[in-house]
Amino acid sequence: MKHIAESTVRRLSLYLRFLEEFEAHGHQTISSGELASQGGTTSAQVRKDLSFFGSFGKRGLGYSVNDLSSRLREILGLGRPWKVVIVGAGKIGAALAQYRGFRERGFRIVGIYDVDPQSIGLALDGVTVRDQRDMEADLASLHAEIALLSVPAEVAQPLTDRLVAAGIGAILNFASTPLHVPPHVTLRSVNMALELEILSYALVNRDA
Amino acid sequence: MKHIAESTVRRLSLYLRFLEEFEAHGHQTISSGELASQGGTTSAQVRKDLSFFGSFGKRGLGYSVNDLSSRLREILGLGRPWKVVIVGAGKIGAALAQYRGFRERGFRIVGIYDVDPQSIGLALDGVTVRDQRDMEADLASLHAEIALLSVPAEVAQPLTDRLVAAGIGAILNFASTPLHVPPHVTLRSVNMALELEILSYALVNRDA
DNA sequence: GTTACTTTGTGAAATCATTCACAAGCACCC
DNA sequence: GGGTGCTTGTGAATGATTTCACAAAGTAAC
Ligand SMILES: NC(=O)c1ccc[n+]([C@@H]2O[C@H](COP(=O)([O-])OP(=O)(O)OC[C@H]3O[C@@H](n4cnc5c(N)ncnc54)[C@H](O)[C@@H]3O)[C@@H](O)[C@H]2O)c1
Ligand SMILES: NC(=O)c1ccc[n+]([C@@H]2O[C@H](COP(=O)([O-])OP(=O)(O)OC[C@H]3O[C@@H](n4cnc5c(N)ncnc54)[C@H](O)[C@@H]3O)[C@@H](O)[C@H]2O)c1
Repeated sequence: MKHIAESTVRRLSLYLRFLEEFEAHGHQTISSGELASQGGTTSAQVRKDLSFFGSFGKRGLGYSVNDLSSRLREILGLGRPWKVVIVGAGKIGAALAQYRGFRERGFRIVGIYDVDPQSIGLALDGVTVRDQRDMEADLASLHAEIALLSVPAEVAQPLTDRLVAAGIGAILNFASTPLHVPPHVTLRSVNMALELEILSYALVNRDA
Repeated sequence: MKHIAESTVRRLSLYLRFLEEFEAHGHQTISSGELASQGGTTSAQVRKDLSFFGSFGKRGLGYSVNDLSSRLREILGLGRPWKVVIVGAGKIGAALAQYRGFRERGFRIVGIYDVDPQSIGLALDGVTVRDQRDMEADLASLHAEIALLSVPAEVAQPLTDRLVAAGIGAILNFASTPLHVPPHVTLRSVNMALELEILSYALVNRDA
């Protein structure tokens, strides 16, 4: 299939969230315009985004909420549960481990690792923090696909290399340092300090 | 000035980080190519990004690390300290409150608010969690410019409205719900579940 | 001062993403 | 069953961003 822009995938993910809300409210169908207004985009954008994957609507009527949400789940790979490990059980790692939003979406935390003896042994939402030395062996048996990396910046790249060597498929990095991974591994970063700097820029250039 | 793309601002922020590392290593000058390789972009991109704001380099030599980093700080509005409040002292809010990376960049946490009596009174990194009912009065006296919103999704919009009414300039939203603000307020969202879904998509479509 | 070499700054070209605009399809009603 | 109204799906147009490519400007060496 043709390459899909990241912005499109991000919006699909948003559409799915709105569809689930609509589903909860008992609505059967939804138009591209309704979907658009929720997500702050346009109806043409919604239709274009969906058109990359097929034709899911009925002209004159809109989309079946149920059908479209299950198609989107399929497209996004949310049909199956994903196994996730957290590396670094510090403040942000602990918050992530206890975040219910991940589990609800089918992301199951199957392992948490740290070096600090103070953290090792702690149970976070039913998962016990283990020594980072056990990480490779666990990954070999668990076959986790995704890692959340929440360790200090200095050790982020070495740990990334270990995760890659252990066969991880994707990494979500929270450390404020850019990481390098081979092309078969998907990497994304959440950089909160950078988000604040973008806000700072906007505040300073408000009327420019 | 012409409108600057968000992607450009994001990269400027990254360049600044690399420049600071270079500075720490005692380097005097840096070329667009070196800056690019750190940030995973191209030298032409670096030069184009900078060219929107002026000519900061010397042909044949590159950029003065010191000059460029102070120019970038100025452009990004990092010359002054920013006053930040955190709304919601739960797991993620507490992690944010204790994160050193913000303070290092000039973002000073001047207030933390919650409803839960269990949280109110707690000191997080020297700042005491206060009752959310005090928020408006505090904002009027503190003049904080930025709010970090880390409350449950259900109350995110009402709290946003209160922050906007109290004169906040920018909001960084961590709740997984889209928020609406008037045009003079800058809003950005960090949506971690959505980031994971993008990874999920990538894993499923690896060889597509 | 001249030559050889490096790197910037920037129009022009290419690529990528969004918006427009409308024919085609379907529901509903009489 | 034909007409009316609504909404999709999609090429074409527009707009935005990135990449190219090169003249201009600087350094350094002799
Ligand atoms: N706290 C925040 O709000 C926040 C915000 C943005 C970014 N971050 C980034 O997230 C990362 C973690 O931040 P934090 O605030 O949770 O810090 P933290 O110090 O609370 O947690 C880091 C954890 O990593 C563990 N660790 C260190 N080396 C390790 C190793 N080799 N293997 C396994 N675990 C190891 C530490 O023992 C510690 O528990 C940092 O890179 C930080 O820049 C944090
Ligand atoms: N924990 C995570 O890793 C994580 C990840 C992504 C997104 N989020 C989002 O961040 C938000 C907070 O998550 P959390 O895990 O910290 O939850 P949490 O329940 O630990 O924290 C929420 C806090 O908000 C407070 N609160 C509720 N109503 C309030 C009000 N009206 N005024 C002030 N404070 C109020 C609660 O008392 C609580 O302390 C949620 O929207 C969640 O979806 C969390």
